[in-house]
Formats: sequence, structure tokens, C-alpha cells
Amino acid sequence: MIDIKLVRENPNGVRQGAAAKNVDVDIDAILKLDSERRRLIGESEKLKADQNRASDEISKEKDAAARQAKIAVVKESKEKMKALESELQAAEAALDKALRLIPNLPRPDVKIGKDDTFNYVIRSFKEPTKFGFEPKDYMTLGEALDIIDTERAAKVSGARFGYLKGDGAMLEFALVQYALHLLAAEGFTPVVPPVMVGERAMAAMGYLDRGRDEIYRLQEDNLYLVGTSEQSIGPMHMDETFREAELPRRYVGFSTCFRREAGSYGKDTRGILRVHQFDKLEMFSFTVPEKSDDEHLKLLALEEKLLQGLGLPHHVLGICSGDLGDPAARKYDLETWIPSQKTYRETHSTSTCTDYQSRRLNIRVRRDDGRMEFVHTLNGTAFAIGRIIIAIIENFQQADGSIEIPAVLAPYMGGKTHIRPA
RNA sequence: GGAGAGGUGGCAGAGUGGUCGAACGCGCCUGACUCGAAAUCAGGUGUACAUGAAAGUGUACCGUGGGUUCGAAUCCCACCCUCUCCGCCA
Repeated sequence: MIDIKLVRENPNGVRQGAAAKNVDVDIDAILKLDSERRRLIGESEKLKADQNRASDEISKEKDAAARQAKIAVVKESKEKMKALESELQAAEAALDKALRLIPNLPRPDVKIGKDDTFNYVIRSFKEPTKFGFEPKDYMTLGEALDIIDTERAAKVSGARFGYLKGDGAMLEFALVQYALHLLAAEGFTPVVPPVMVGERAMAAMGYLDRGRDEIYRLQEDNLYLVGTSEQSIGPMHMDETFREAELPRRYVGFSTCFRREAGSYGKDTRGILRVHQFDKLEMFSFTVPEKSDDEHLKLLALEEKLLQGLGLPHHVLGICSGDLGDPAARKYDLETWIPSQKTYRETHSTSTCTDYQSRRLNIRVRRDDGRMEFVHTLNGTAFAIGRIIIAIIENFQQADGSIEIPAVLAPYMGGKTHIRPA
């Protein structure tokens, strides 16, 4: 959520920021709601102050008749109070609702653009993989090697599920080990978080206002399944205040992620590129406001380092304003080369959400000089494991149908250099 | 799932209808003493919102939400969470 004070002080800036993200907001209506709300606060607080004063006098009044008379007066003003309070409540609800629809504003350096066609390549790593033979797609290879099985998954769970088996499963945990060791050395605390979270957590992270359809909900228990561990790690410090020295706080979460993929019918239907359930390692940082831009570059650099360690060709994409989600103020994607599709596909994404999430999560920092501020939150993919396995299988396939295992993973694969048919 | 106990400021802990935003202690901050530190002494020390140029003033907050009352941390109801015991269980 955005700060109402910002809307008051810089209505044009907010209007322009929202427009850059293709979101129409009626700033004038919001300002009107705000001044109405403040008028009602003033009125009801003044009335309440009068009542408090009167009650005080009643307690000191010795004369019974005078006492009863005073009580009668207060009783009457309480009726007025009731009306005022329900008016105020309605005004606050209306303002809150309108405010929640304002997206986070893009940072000044974000390229203005209408949609994803305005995203731009910042830099590339390696050329697209070349083969001295006709390369196969990962499903053909995965099935031949018996490490991916979507047919049986369909029997058991339906479309968009998969089994990872044998060295496929081993590859997952090798990737986890590799990333966890690398990131622990960079100051990230590994976390295995809950994958079911409550309503307040999910709402505060900004996932219920828009894109609600993507989320699995357990109706019986009023819990939500996370679509990324960001939704579980962000709220970890809900209603807490950091000391300045405790920041930055960095976590790397490992969790299963659940996505309904509503509205993506027909997209990537085959295989495990787009599934309802996958495992992911996610970086998450809490920082003081003025350091969040540096932290964002750090998360991006770490994503590149992780991917370059595997030797996978990829490029870095700057995301334009119109392609940013509500909470993001800036975003970079990493897209990794997928030979069978002859294109780069998104494997990583890192965003800074500035204070958009922390305001609703109520996560603050007490600065050394005593000031209280909302922290900034940032997130970035370490590995979306399914997609990285796809990239490894396709880019490192050999003429004989075996897969070369990246050297950095070998120690976690029992020293194995290749995945071969059993 | 059954039975019981409990949730108060950074911590610990008192408070059972008005003088309570909340005692005492610890911690923390400032000052005095000291070459410096410790100890000691004095003073200070929550957050949010509204208003104001500011000083300040007002309102709210004792797990959450509702209720009773002129007045609620205190009484009533519902819910949430924690702890102990029993049952079930990886």
C-alpha cells in the first residue's frame, strides 16, 4: 500500500507513476475521501474529549441529582457519537479500498513503456548453445532417461503436474545445495518456511487485491498455499521493528510453490515448464530505505552468479513500467536459453517493493537517531528448480542422449559427470 | 479432538470499575561524580492518528473483535494464540 501522505503531498507524481503502470487512479476522489475522513476524525475526537471531561466531572460530583443530570447529558451525546463513528468507519473503508488499488510507483530509472514489448536486454552471458547434432527437447530426453514422468502424474493429479525421478530428483537437491552454500556465504540465512499462510499475510503482501485467481485457498481452514516463499518470508517479521544495526536482513527460502495457472490454458501445456506445483529457492531482503537500490543490484548480481556458475546462456532483461506488478517499483528478469524453443525463457525475477509491502505488514526500523521508518523489501529468484532442470537437460545434452552435469553440481551428485539411461 | 491455565510497555511483573498510558525492578538515554571506566546519584525513556509553523493539545491502543456502563486493562460474550495433561500422529 502507498502512503496517503504521499498522495496528499505529490498528487501529480502519484498520478504519473500509476499511469506509467497502466493503472487508472482517481486521485481527486481519493483526496476528497481523505479530507472527509479527517473532518470526521476531528469532529468525533472533539466530541469524545467532551465526553471524557464530563465523565471525569461525574466521578467528582457528590450531589445525586446533579450527578443524574450530568449522566443524562452524556448519554445524549453518545447517540450522536454512534452516528459519527459509523460515518467515519465508512469513510475509512472507502479510502482504504481506493488506496489499495494504487500500485507502487516505479523508481525514477525505470523505463516507461506500455507492455512487455518495451522490456530491453541489458547484457547477455554466452551465446545460445550450438550443437553438432539435432538437439532434442527436454521431455523427450527426460522420458528416455526416466527422470521426468508427466503421464503418470496426470493419472494421479491431473494436468500440469510431474514426477522428478532418479537423477532428476538428485539434480533438484544438488541445485539446492549449490545455491544454499553460495548464498549462505553472502549473508543469507536459509529458511524452510510454512507453505500455508493466513489471510492477513497474503493480503499484506499484495496478492489478494489483484491476481487472486492464481492462489489456492483452503476454505475449511482459511489458509492460502503460497505461490512463492516470498509470501511466507515477508510476513515473518510482521508487526516488528528492527534496530538499524539489524539490517540488512537476508533470507533464502526453500519451498514448494503452488499456482492455479488460471487463464494460462493452452500455454506450455506439455511438460513441466508451467505446472501447479514446483520447488523454488527465493532470496528475500529487508533493508533501510536508502540502501534498497544497491540491494536490488546485489540480488540481480547473485542471480547472474548462480546461473553463470552452471554455465547456462542467458540474458538480463530490464522490465519496463507497464510490465511491473502492483508491489514492484523496479524489476529485472533473467531469461535462460531453451534450445528446443529457440528462445530465452524466464527463469529468474528480482523486484524491489520499497515500502509498499512493509507498510501493510507493519515492519519498521528504528533509525539510530530515533526516527521510525518502514523498511524496504526485495525479492529475487535463486532457482526455480523445475525450469533450471529443463535448461540443464536441454543445453547440456550430448549426441548420445546423455546429459552433462555442470561441474559445480557434481560434488552433490556423488561425483557423477553425466546422467545416462539406466 | 477432550480437560485445565494464561495472554499487560524492550524484558520481568503489579494492577479486579474513575485519581491507569499503566506501580516497582531490570534495561536503555542524558547529566553529575571520575584521568577514564565501574559503582552511585538526579532526570528522562511506547506507538499511531488528528491538529499546529513549533511548543503543545486531543484521540486511540493492556491478544483480536463485539457488548454492559456516564466511565473498562479490570465485568460479560465470541474468536485467536501460548503453555500443561490426555488422545491421535510423521
